[in-house]
Amino acid sequence: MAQTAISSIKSNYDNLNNTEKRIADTIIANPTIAHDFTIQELAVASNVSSASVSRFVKHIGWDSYRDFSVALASHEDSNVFFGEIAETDSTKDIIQKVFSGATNALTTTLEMLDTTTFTAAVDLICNAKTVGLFGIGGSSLVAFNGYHKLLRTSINVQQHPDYDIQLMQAVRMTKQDVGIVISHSGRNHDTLTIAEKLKENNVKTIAITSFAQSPLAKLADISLVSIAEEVNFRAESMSSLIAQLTIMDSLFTAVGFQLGSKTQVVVDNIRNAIEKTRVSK
Amino acid sequence: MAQTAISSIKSNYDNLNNTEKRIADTIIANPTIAHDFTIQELAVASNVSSASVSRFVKHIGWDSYRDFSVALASHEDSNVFFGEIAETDSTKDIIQKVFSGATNALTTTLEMLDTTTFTAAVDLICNAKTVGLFGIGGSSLVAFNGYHKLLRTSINVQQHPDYDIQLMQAVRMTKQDVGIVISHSGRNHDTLTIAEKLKENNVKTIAITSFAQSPLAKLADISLVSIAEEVNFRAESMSSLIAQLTIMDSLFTAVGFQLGSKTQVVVDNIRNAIEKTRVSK
DNA sequence: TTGCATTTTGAAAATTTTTTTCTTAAAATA
DNA sequence: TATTTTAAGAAAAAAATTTTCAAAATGCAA
Repeated sequence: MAQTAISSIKSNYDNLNNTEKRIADTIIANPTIAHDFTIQELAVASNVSSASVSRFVKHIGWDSYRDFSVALASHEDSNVFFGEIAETDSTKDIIQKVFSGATNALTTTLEMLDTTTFTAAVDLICNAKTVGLFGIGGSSLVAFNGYHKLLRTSINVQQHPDYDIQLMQAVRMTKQDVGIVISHSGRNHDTLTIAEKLKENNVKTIAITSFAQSPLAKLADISLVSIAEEVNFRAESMSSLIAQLTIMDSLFTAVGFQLGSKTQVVVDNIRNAIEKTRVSK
Repeated sequence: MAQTAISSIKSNYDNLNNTEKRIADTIIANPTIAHDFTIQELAVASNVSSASVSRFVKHIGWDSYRDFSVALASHEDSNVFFGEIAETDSTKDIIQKVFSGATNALTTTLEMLDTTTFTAAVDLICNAKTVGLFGIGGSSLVAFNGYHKLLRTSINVQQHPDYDIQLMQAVRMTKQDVGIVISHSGRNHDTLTIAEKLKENNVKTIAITSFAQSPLAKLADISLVSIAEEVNFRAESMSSLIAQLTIMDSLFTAVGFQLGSKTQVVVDNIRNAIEKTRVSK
């Protein structure tokens, strides 16, 4: 993915030596400084020479200090208003925080999404005889949304909100099929039961979950991870729901493009059908 | 940083002389250039000397060219990669575009959301005897999500995916109740029928729709508008769905805070119930 | 129109900032 | 212990930015 300044530091952090870590720490501790600071000021703040800073930015993948500091500036602004919602927050503050939480989830998820893994998932779906979508509770929204999207392709797709029916569908699937299993926590008992049934039948499984280390992620052939810092005052994370929906939509869009014109015909037919339900004025 | 780089140019534009206007035009025509360009490159691109550019940035209120170009970068859309998805796009490009589309929808919707209107909606919900959520097709997702959220408050809430049942619920509501009606287009025939029934019974209605001028928005007492530039290859806009979900979540969060501790007890109870469905390992 | 004053703007000089080279010291290896 | 390698700052070089200066253009009054 397009590296951001901060992520370029974090992903290289282990390869940095002490001097470079000092610079990295200074920047991470206060990301806004580096766009205000010249290379010399940053060097002084980090207790190193400006030569080391110059070498540092090149080491982590930028062309020049100027490039780096501009990159740092371009990503800084968006999450200023991010964090726990407090008792004292005004309505406006609450709206702001909910929206930045969602934006943040999207940004972080995108950064962490591995294209190779994603492409493998797309291929799996394109070559499936039938695709089954499984999700319970809040995750059923994501499953339902995926169902809605996949209906517009030429792919056969199954989804039902009811757990018992999902379980039966899972049991009936074969190794030519693909199951997409969604769970925020990745450790919901019922969802795991479905994933295990799929596994038993050698159905290829794609997990969409918020935790890369969850039982579901470990069970699945491919797992796509949504990442969101949770915000106060909610049992399930809305932000990760947003991230998961967007993963699902990317998946559908990529599948649609891979299948090409075959899909476009279906989309057009459906669009016409929907258009008829709308009033003109 | 009250002024953004672009607005500092626009607000000073009339006071600029020809040379400065040439520079201003170059930047406005392509705001991304100035963070890539050195002062000299910008000078060449604008057909002026670098001295003039240096004077220009000071004239419009910045300390140095460096300051200015960083300011330009920080305001610049992180959605450089936004727009129609093309046949030639790689999988990585598609992911990027879908995610930026969603981010963009959130940003724009937040910008346009009027706090006063929003607060009025929150008050309405807090004082309602019962809240009904209505949405069909893709919008039923938003309704269902809202239902999920409101269940965690002490408010009475009704929602059903089936249109006929929604209609019956609408008919039975009274003027002490509030109906939240969701429709992307704001002109779905069935959704409008529900909104009209609500109106007939003097039920207060809140519309969540993508179009401020749609019949639904005009019919409703309060309308909350989600805004998203549509991206190719989809019948319904996923981006506006994301925006609507986030509006709904903001609504729930604000309502939850307004109701205060009464809600927290319900949330805790539900959280415990959910926790029990999870496996420990 | 002419002459004088003011403004504008680029060239060049001065300054500041960044990058590279060079050198020394420390660490690793033989 | 000797040699090689690595690391990091000092200093030099290069690049970028700002200021100064002078020529040209413009405005204004007589």
